[in-house]
Amino acid sequence: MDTEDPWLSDSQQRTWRRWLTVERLLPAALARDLQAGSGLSLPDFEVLVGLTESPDGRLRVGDLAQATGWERSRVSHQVTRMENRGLVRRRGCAEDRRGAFVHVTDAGRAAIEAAAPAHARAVRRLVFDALDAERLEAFDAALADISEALSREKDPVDR
Amino acid sequence: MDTEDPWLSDSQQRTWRRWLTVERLLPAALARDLQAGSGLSLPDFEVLVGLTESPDGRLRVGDLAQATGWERSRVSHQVTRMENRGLVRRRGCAEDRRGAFVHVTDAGRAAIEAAAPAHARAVRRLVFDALDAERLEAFDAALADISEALSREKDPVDR
DNA sequence: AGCCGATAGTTGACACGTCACTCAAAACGT
DNA sequence: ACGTTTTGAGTGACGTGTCAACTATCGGCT
Repeated sequence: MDTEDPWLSDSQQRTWRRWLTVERLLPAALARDLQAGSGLSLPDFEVLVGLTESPDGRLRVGDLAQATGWERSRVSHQVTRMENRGLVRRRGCAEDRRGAFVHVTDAGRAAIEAAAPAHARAVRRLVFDALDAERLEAFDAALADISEALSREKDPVDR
Repeated sequence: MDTEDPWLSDSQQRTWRRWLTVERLLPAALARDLQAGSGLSLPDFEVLVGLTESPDGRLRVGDLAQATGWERSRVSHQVTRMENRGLVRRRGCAEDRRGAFVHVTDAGRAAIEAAAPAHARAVRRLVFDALDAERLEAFDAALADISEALSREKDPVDR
């Protein structure tokens, strides 16, 4: 539409800086909390959520990538690190011999069960308790709008 | 307050997942865009913004940390990498011989001037164009609320 | 002057993430 | 059945970020 006006308006700039601040501090605060309480990192936590939500406590690498929204390569690296700490274990797949299952171990299950309540409390404290009902609804809607815009990015929707 | 109810409600969970998605995809999309258009990374861009907004085109490492909200150590690493690519240059400080100035080079200035318009357009496209006026205002207010909650985190405000 | 704690900055180790590449197995077309 | 293409996953290199340890200087105190 407009290729002119190269930068943002003052008010847009304020909002954008706020976004940058929150995007920097919120994950950092949650990570500190989680790490201090349970020794898990946020990526550790996400992987364990994915695995424990699966009925068998195991997922193919690709499905774990799906569940987390990560690239398979990232999953592979993360699983390697977690395997070294005994949180998960790799097992080959019989039906598709290229494939691999990632299993949550007892230690992994114990770790996430110990970590989850405090993590949820932290999320509530920093986000949900900070917003009143109306603002929360608008915040959610805004995130949905931005998601929408993002998904139009690589799609050939209508053009 | 409440140590019960360990996890989030369904609607909170939906919102939280939306947040995680946006937090993952939005910076990634902007980074791709910026990288493709100018060869700069988002951290490169932030550093160059800080330096070029300063009258002399230079800042002490600590002030640059202030401007970006980063740790000094992170600034140091980032500056080292950028120095290797000729975007900035380190210079000792006469008054405080412990100190160091980071100067933007001509190449750095050229790079950010080339990159800024497209980057701003990307931010507008993905964020500001995606939100109508009302929602934008609420979004901004929500970010302010969360910021507030975050800043209470390490403060001994009233307790 | 001489000591001492605070401050500015760097460094190294390690976790995290992406990209391009590789390899093996599966799926497919003929 | 055969060769080709596609897919599942792992790897190495490198940029990014944090934390703890280190060096050098500053500033204040006696």
